[in-house]
Amino acid sequence: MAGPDRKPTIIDVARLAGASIKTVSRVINKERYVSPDMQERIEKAVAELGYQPNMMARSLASERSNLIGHLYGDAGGPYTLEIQVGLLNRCRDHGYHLMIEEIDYRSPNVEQRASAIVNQMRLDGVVLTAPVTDNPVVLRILEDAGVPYVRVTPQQESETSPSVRIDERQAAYTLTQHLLALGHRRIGFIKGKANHTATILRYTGYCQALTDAGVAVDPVLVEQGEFTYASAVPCARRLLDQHNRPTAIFASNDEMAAAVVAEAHNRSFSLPAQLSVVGFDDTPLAEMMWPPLTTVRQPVREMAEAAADILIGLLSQRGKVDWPKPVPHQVLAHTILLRQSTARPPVKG
Amino acid sequence: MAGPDRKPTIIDVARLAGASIKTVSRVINKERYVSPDMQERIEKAVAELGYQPNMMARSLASERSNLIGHLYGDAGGPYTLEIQVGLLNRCRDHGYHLMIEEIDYRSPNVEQRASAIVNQMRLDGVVLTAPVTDNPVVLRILEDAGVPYVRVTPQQESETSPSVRIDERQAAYTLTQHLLALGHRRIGFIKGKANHTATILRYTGYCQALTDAGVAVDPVLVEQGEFTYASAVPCARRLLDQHNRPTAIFASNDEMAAAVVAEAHNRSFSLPAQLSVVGFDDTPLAEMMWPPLTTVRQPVREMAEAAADILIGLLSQRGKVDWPKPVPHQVLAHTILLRQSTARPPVKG
DNA sequence: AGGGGAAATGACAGCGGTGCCATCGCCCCC
DNA sequence: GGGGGCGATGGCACCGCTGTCATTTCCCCT
Repeated sequence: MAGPDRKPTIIDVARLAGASIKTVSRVINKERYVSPDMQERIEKAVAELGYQPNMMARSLASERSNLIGHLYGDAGGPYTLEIQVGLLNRCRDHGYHLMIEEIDYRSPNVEQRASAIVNQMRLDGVVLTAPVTDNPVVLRILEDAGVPYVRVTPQQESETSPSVRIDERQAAYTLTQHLLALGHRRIGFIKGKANHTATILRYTGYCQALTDAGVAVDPVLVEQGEFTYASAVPCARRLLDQHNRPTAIFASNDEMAAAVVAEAHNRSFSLPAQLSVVGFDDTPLAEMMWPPLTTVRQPVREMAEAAADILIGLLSQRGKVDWPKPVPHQVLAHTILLRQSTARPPVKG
Repeated sequence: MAGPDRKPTIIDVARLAGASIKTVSRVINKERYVSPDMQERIEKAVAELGYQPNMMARSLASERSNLIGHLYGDAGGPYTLEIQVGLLNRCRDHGYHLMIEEIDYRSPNVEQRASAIVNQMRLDGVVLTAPVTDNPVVLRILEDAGVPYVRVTPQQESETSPSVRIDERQAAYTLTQHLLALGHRRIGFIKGKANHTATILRYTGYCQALTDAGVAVDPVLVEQGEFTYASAVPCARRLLDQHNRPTAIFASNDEMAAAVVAEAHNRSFSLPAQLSVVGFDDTPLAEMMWPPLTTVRQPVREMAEAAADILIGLLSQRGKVDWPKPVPHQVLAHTILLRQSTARPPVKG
């Protein structure tokens, strides 16, 4: 068996099938106007040669890369992974590939880096998650490049790009209400990282629930964390050290809630009898810790899938409309998960 | 301001700098043989136009995609994410981009899918993690395509591809020794998912440590889990239900250890006094649970970085040698982390 | 019978770079 | 003084595919 050993190209297929390159191209791209007979011959040739179209060549000629980028800031935790799984699910089904890029949003050359990613790779579309979602530099670059993008959990909805989110404020509100309903009045709060959208929204929900219930927001009960376990340890300590300490603590995510729980265990509190704790996100951790954590589940994967769907939908009608107006903004449903980390407050002694 | 509004190409740069396309190409690629004067002119033109080379065109012409793929099987947990962070760190520094693809290794069309990923995208190199690491179909496809790949934690080292791992067997051995040294004799074990390499190695280490200490491996104390919390709950239950129950349990990963801990809490055991528990991997969970878990830390991120380094090193000398012989196999150091989930067994009553 | 249009196919020029080879000036050295 | 070698530059084919337009055939309608 002699013959060329290199990968077969569209030319080889055309030759074998006795068709023109262009017609083969049509079959590959499932375009119309190919007779059943011809189609079959070409498909047979493709199979026989094991032909696989070269994406690079395809992209170059068609100006479509079939690449979707996921830009994110902090690699942190299960969240990012869930997002990726969701995106991947959709990409797979629609012939797109996922390219992931971390952007150090604090670095002075975000601009250069973001631009390089978007422009060099010729990404067809981009999904943004926190905290890049709200980075004006990145957004501008995307706008300038004319690359469609979808933002997951944006600070505020924009008229130029779609978004997907849950109502975080409402979720925090409800969760706080739950604590209030149990009878808690002194409810501690640990905030998340300063520049994240979620931080603000969750805190707002907490405040509003208190206010609506006629309970004043006591600044002594509010601590500033950074969404990490370590950052929350001192917060928990300070809260529990108080003479008139809170009977419940709302941590802005599960990880920080775990720190509170650990600190409570350290002091041999029995949970939830002596202290109620709630988190946010329903990370795997939440049900693996003891006691299982009351928290709110964000359908992260579904959000990513929704984002991908929007993006892919957009891309498929490229050239017709730039954006459907108004651009879609999806709000997905969250779920409050009542587990065993919350209970009525201890009776005053 | 008239002028073309589309993205500048190498031609525009050449024109502006008064050089040939080829010379611009040389500057972009940092090749030798360009005079300082010329170099400066071209760099200025590049800056002025905001020129960004088109990766697609570049790849097509040079047969190098600058793309590294990460193929994995189960999206599970922090492990995958850490791997990605490690890979990303290196890719960023060396001008590569990371493309992630999940492969459903159980599906009948793994072959087709893997082949599509590798061949269509023209990946320059690939990093494999469990359980794809040992999938013969995928390995063959990579070999056939002549794409260099590095395997993270392979079942066994191969002569055709480099690998990176820790000595899992040894780690499990040492961890078991730790329990033995504390005085435990009845040590339960929960195995991981059947087709993962780690499952076998960890179990082997456990068995060997017992045997070396003159303790027989009791099949009644060995349960089959799947690396998930849920899968380990019934295992934990069965182990703790036994009349002569184990005084310590070795779970093949932290998540399953968390299940054991939860089940113990459920029965109001005090830990570690009544039951010692150890895990494996040192996921974030390990130090967030209560009591903090004794486990072994795999330097996952570093492993990924090492894998990327090997791969990139290889790629940079493409065309010279196919593989350095013998191919590198790195074994990174693990760390046994003694935390508060282990203690001497309770004194017999 | 002739005109019009849809279906089916092909020819060919790029897309934006890189690889290979040719060219040119210049210095070194016998 | 002429051959040899190296630094510096440019010309051009080509990577593998798609977009555009032309062409051919065939069928329907007036």
